[in-house]
Amino acid sequence: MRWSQAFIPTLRQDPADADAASHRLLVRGGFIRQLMSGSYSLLPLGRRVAAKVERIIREEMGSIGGQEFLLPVVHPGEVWRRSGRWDSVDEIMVKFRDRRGVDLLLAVTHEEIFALLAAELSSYRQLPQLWYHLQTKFRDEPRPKAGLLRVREFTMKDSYSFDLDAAGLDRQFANHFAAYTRIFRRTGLEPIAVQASSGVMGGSESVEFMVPSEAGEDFVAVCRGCGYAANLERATSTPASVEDTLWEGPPERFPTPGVRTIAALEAFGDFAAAGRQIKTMAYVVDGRLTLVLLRGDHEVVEQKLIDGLGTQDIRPGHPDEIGEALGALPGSLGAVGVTGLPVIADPSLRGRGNMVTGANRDDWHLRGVTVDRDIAVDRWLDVRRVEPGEGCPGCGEPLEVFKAIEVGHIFKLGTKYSEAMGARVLDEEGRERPIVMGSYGIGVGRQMAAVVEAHHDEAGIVWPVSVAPFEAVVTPVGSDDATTIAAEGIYRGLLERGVEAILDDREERPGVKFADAELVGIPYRVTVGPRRLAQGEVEVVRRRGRETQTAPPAAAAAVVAAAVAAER
RNA sequence: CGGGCUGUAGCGCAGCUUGGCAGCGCACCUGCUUUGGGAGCAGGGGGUCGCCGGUUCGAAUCCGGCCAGCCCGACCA
Repeated sequence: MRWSQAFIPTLRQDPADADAASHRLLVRGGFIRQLMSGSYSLLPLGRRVAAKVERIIREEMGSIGGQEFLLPVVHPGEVWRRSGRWDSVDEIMVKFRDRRGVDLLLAVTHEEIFALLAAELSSYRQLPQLWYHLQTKFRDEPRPKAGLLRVREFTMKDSYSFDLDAAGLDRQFANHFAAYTRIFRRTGLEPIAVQASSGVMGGSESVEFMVPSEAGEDFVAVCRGCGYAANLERATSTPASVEDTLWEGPPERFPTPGVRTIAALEAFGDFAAAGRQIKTMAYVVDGRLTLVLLRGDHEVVEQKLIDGLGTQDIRPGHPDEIGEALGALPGSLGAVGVTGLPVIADPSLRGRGNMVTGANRDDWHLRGVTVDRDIAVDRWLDVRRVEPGEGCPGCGEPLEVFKAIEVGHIFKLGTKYSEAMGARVLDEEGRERPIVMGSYGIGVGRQMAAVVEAHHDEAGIVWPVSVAPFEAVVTPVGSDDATTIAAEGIYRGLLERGVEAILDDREERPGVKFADAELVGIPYRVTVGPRRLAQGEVEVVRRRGRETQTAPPAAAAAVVAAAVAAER
């Protein structure tokens, strides 16, 4: 490829709407352009990177027995009605009708259709199967952001495993874990595997691959001691305990005019320290007002409520419905004496005494509350957000909490979709059994962005050779015949050696060419200039670290080819 | 959905308060010079000022409505 004829629209300035490093650099480097919120066109450079990521994914899926499919991106609504997801994933799904008035949708994922195809399996002898494809998904996310990190339209590698039993699923799950680890390592990422919430998909084991990054959207808790790692949506810990002072007798009401927050209540004295308050939150769960209690200095994780209660239908209560049920507004709520409403309490409240909570009367609170005696807890459920420094549930060491990008997710589906779609086989004894499924996803674009987040510097992207749009650039500086001939020769030599090379034959000043090569992030650059050429040398510069070596023009291609081969 | 902000040339922005020829830098085209880290000089092309409506002799500017995008939160397979 000759740079002068390539469409590589680099920008000198950062785009105004880009914040994350990957967003900024992928736009500036001419890899992507935004079409609308959450939708990006891949330009030639971006497509080349994506193709390399996809090739690595295909190789590793092949290594664990994956067979590649390509399923449609427009599905009939009827199929999604059979799984129940026509309604349950309503919000992010784009639905429309064809000319005959048939309900259609843009695929947000492909469990249903793969399961439908799996209905053609009929014998345990045909199992296990591992099917996958790389296909567009469209999810009408409420808030796309950060370039390719969170988009509405994206390419995903999703694979689905089909087994007779849980043991088979375990093997496929382990195979995916290993394959994903190799995929990420080959693309220059070092993710941490964390326990995750299964979300609405259902299923038991769920592991996310997380790359630590400030641009991430998830928080994970990790223990350096024993290796415990979990998404904050699921992580547990042992919080610092609070010493209760003695209080005899029943709870006592005391006036707290204008007090609506934990912080304001703390001003009343040590007995009302945040850790000695009971925070009372009112949620509407499956249409029913439900109280959720935590320690005053703890935060609720709604995903834990969703997982623990087994429903997705959860929202904070509106002030009017709360007032009607409890006689007070948020800020003065409490569960003492409440009957008729489900009360869920975090285990950190177990056995606590002499606590402070709302009196269900505006401007009044209660003190001297003994949880076990005064509150009718229907269910103890860990709903508390883990905070940095709290004890690891495994070994007690302090937990670290950091932001991360979810680059992959694997989980065990079970039989939900096989049952809905009639994917059953006969086992050895001739009994009909639903196929046990697993589901495994990697976002191609998000992985590209994650690589950039992990590999860039002030000048631009520093692609690992494995996914770089080009492996080497030949940069002639000067337009004299000797320079041009030498540069062309090295360029041809690279191509002959199988190196993906681009010749920067533009009539630009050296500074422009160097800056573009570094912005775009090409791992190796051969600089050919009259000055060094007169001494019988050209320069080979490695993008990472800008390490420079010299070589005779005749040897340069071989030097680069060897270096590139070592890093592929 | 709540809060904040922004829409003016391909990109980055000024102009808007106080209505009166639509500007600047980069990029682009032509010529000359220059050539190892984003060149200089000269000339030139490029605009539904997000859209619709209103006020006004006159609207990028004032008023109303709408649309789009970004950030924080909520939400998120």
